[in-house]
Amino acid sequence: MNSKFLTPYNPEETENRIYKLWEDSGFFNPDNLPGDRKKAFTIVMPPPNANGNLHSGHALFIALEDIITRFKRMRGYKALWLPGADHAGFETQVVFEKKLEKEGRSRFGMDPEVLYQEILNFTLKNKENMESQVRSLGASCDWSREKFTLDPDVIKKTQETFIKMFKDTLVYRGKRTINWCSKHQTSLSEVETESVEENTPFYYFKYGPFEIGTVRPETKFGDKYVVMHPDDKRYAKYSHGETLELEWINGPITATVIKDEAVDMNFGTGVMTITPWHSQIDFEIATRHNLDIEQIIDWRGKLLEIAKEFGGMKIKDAREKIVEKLDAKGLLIKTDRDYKNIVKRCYKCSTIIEPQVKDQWFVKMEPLTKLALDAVDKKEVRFIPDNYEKVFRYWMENSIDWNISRQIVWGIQIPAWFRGEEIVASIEKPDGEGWTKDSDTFDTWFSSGQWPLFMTGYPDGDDYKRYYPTDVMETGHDLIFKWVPRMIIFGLYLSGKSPFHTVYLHGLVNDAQGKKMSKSKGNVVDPMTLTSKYGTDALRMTLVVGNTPGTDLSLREDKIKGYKNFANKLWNIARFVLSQENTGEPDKELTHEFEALAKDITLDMENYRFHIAAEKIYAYVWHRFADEIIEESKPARAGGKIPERAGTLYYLLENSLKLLHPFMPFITEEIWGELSKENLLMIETWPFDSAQGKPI
RNA sequence: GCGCGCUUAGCUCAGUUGGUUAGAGCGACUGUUUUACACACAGUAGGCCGGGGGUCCGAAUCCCUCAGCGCGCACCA
Repeated sequence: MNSKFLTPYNPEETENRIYKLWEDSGFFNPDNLPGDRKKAFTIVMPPPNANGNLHSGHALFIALEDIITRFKRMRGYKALWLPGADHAGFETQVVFEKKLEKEGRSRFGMDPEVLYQEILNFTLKNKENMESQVRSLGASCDWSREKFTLDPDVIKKTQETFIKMFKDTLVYRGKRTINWCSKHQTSLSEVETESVEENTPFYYFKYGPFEIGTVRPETKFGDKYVVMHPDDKRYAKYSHGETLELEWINGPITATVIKDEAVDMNFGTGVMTITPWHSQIDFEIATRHNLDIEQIIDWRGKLLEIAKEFGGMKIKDAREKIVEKLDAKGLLIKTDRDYKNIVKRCYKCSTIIEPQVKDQWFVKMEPLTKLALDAVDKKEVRFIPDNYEKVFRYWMENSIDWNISRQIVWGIQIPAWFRGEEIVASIEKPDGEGWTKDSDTFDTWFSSGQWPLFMTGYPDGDDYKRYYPTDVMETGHDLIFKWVPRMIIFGLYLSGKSPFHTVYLHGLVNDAQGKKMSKSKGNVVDPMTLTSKYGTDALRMTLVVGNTPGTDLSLREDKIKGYKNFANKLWNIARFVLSQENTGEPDKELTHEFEALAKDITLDMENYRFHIAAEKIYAYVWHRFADEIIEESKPARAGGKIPERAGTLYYLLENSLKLLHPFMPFITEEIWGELSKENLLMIETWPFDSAQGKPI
């Protein structure tokens, strides 16, 4: 017996060595796996952002996806887990801008190409760091197939999809209301904003004969339309199109009465003025009635010339002063300070989103969401846990056209050209003179949405034929809107097939108190610290046992400690068994008992109940195998059965290692190596074959 | 406002399709230096399964309702 068994299990010493053994074996690549493997099983890894360290959420998904992959590999599938790295467009640009800020620099004014190159260098460096962390978590993914979301073929294919969609009239250029972040100087999609309820003063002003209410007096300079519901009896004497002279912020103006059903008669006074450039609903009303649309606030969030003396002021500073002026003019009627409204903010910097009207590219969602809903109806895609199907449907049924243009350099360029009113979608410059290239880049989710296709070499790669559609998409439930729907849509649109049949959604990893981890709260736990302290196997068990899909997890250090102890328990079981000579046939009763367990666990695994499977094998190994079977076998005990039991103990150890391997790959492989086996444990045969309904 | 989820032992959580005395880990308590392991072992205590109502032979599990907590979505100016 190896002398290393005389000391407690040492994960740090073991893990790198074992990982290298696996990687050098080539078996992460299913094409190298032994035996006649007919069926493929494929998982696409959600590519971690290459802009920093892995967090606990990454550790969780790597554990889960590795468990699935290792299980399927042992079950005889061509198991393929496709790793990637995400350039993470806007997110990385935000991280990089913070870095620039610290260095006293700013992206504004920088040459776009220089800026791009700098972010690229930054990202590639972080990519290596990220990859080494994924390895240290034991991921048995096929690195030979790794992709980066800015690989040349990914860029090209993304642009080709855009061109195809342009031809199919599924993308269009439109002047519409968009979410504008005045700090980051870019538009954002709905999922990149967050709405928070806030207490904002609600002002009532005298507007000619009317009383209007608003939370945004600073937008009111250009307001020359007063809108009410056509059925509102209070205002029946005013007719649509009628004009009125009235005194407003900067002097007398002419206002026009507009009747529109969008107005809620029961809210406020039932009358409002509109600012079409800076409000979605106002823009819609203005469009319906063909009204003037004028910009009041500039792209930096400051008031324009139209505000006269307030021009150049920031919204925050201007608001109160404008109210003061209106009050001085006797136009302020009252202020409701208890009013609560919803304020949209940039999800990265919390800057209040300023709705602006801008020419942008949009994806027409309705025909595409229909494809996705059909696929769900036909059960071509299912969700675990299944209540997410409802959430998914809700989003699909209510999604509005998707703004895919971003005014940042860090991303894939939109292949579009403009000349006057002409618009051409093309990677190359169109023939003729006077073309201007679109300077915008794609929303990251536009390319990430095609990730399962790109990872398998769509449209004509070998892997596309062999491994697409993939099987499971395992990701966080926070991506149910951002990512999952886009992948299903693009998969159906481009390949005619859903990119996967199962969506497994894991919960968030929170701190020990169940609070969300965040840098500002200072409660972030670095998974790398935990693995070096307790071992990767212990961390993986902690993240998996008792953690039901879709439910958030409180990461507690005492739990990890418990599984570190378990690793050591297993270590000592091995030590004990290895100290015996392997003689005698396995005991019939005990092997049957084990087979029943293996069957049970196999069913749990196949039905994605990893939280139960892990707990069962844990309980068996410790409390049945060690506490009872081994104890009873000891010669010192009355009726101790060594050495007749030795064969049984070897049988149970070997097969327990197999069942445990997906969960605790390092220590099981390490012990396996001491059993003088020909193969690596990672390619051993799983000890139960559910297809044949019997142990093998 | 709409939707989803949660509420089970001191703490963190399991409990697959309703079926015998409700489970785990940690913690607490009492013992044990028994040569695989003190990162251990043997054992003990602790729960009207959030409240109320219903269906059923039978409910932690299904239905209704109330309360508290968490999360998501939301163009009422």
